[in-house]
Amino acid sequence: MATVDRRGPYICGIDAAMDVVTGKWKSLILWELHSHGTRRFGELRRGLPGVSEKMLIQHLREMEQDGLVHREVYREVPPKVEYSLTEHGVSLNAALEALGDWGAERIRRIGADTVHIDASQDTAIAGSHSGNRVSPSRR
Amino acid sequence: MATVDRRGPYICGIDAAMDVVTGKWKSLILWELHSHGTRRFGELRRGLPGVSEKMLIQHLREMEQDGLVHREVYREVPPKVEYSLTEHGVSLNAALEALGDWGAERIRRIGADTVHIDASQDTAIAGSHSGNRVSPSRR
DNA sequence: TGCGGTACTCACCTTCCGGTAAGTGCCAAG
DNA sequence: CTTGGCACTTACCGGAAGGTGAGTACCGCA
Repeated sequence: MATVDRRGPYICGIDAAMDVVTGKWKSLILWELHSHGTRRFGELRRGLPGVSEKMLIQHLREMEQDGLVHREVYREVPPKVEYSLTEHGVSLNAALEALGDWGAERIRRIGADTVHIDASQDTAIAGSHSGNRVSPSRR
Repeated sequence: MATVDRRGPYICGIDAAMDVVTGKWKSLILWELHSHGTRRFGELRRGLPGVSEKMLIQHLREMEQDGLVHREVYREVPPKVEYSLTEHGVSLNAALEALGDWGAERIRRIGADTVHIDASQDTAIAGSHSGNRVSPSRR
C-alpha cells in the first residue's frame, strides 16, 4: 500500500525524519549518492568501506520504500542496477546539512578522530590530529 | 561501567551528530528542554510518557557527557536535580529544526499517524515542533 | 578450467538497545 | 507506621540491529 506499514505513528517531525535516517549506513549512502549523483551497487559497496552487502541492500531497499532513492534495473547480461536520489532524498540531504555542520564542529570541539572515506576514488586518508588508525567499531 | 565509550572515530559530521542524537528519547528530551528551559527529573519523566526511568537517566547522562545538557544538583532534603540545555544543546536543536521540518512534511506526505494529544496544561512554546504525550510503539 | 565480477538472497549468530521490576535513603503526609 | 514522592541504581531479559559466510545465475578473461 501507499502508506508504509512499518513506519509507526510519529511523535514529531524529527521522529519521522530519524525513522528514515537511522541505520548505520543510511546517512552515508545519502551522502554518497548526493555527491556522485548515480551509483551502481558495487560502487556504493566500495564507496562505503566496512559495509556488508546484506546491510547495504537492506538499507537501500528501505530507503527506496521510503521514497528517498530510486532504483533502476538494467536487465543486461552482467546485472546492472543504478541507484540515485529522488527529490525527497535530495531535500532530506539538504535538511541534514545543518546537522552535518553541527557534527563537524563537534568533532573539532572534542578533537575526535575522523575517518575520511570517499573523495572520488579510494582515498583512505584520515584524521585531523595525530594518529588515525581505523580502529574497529565504536559505540 | 557507566561510561559508554562511544564517540569513536567519525566518518563525517552527520555521523558525529547522529551519535549524539540516536537514542529513542534523546530528540524528545532535547525538545522538552528546549521548550521549557529547565526541567526537573520528575517533570521530564512525566513530560515523556512511556519513557522508563532507566532510559531517561541513561540518556540524560550521555547527553550531559556530550555537553548537551547541564545538570544542576541541589543537595536538599527531597532531592532536586534540574536539567537544562547548554549552548551546544541549543545549537544542536537549531540544527535539528530543518530535519524536523522535513519530517513534518514527510508525515503530511505519507499521511502517517501523528500522535497529537493536546498539551492542555503546561507551557507549550512549540515552534515547528508539536505535541508530546504519547504512548510508545513505533517500528 | 577456474577465477573474478555483477547483484543479490538466505541462514545463522552476536551484540546492544531498551524495557521491567525491584531496591536505595530520606523525609512529609496520612 | 505505612505510604508515597524524590532521584536515582541494579539485575535480568527479549528483540531488533547488524555482522558472517555461503550460495545463485550468468559471463568475460586468462
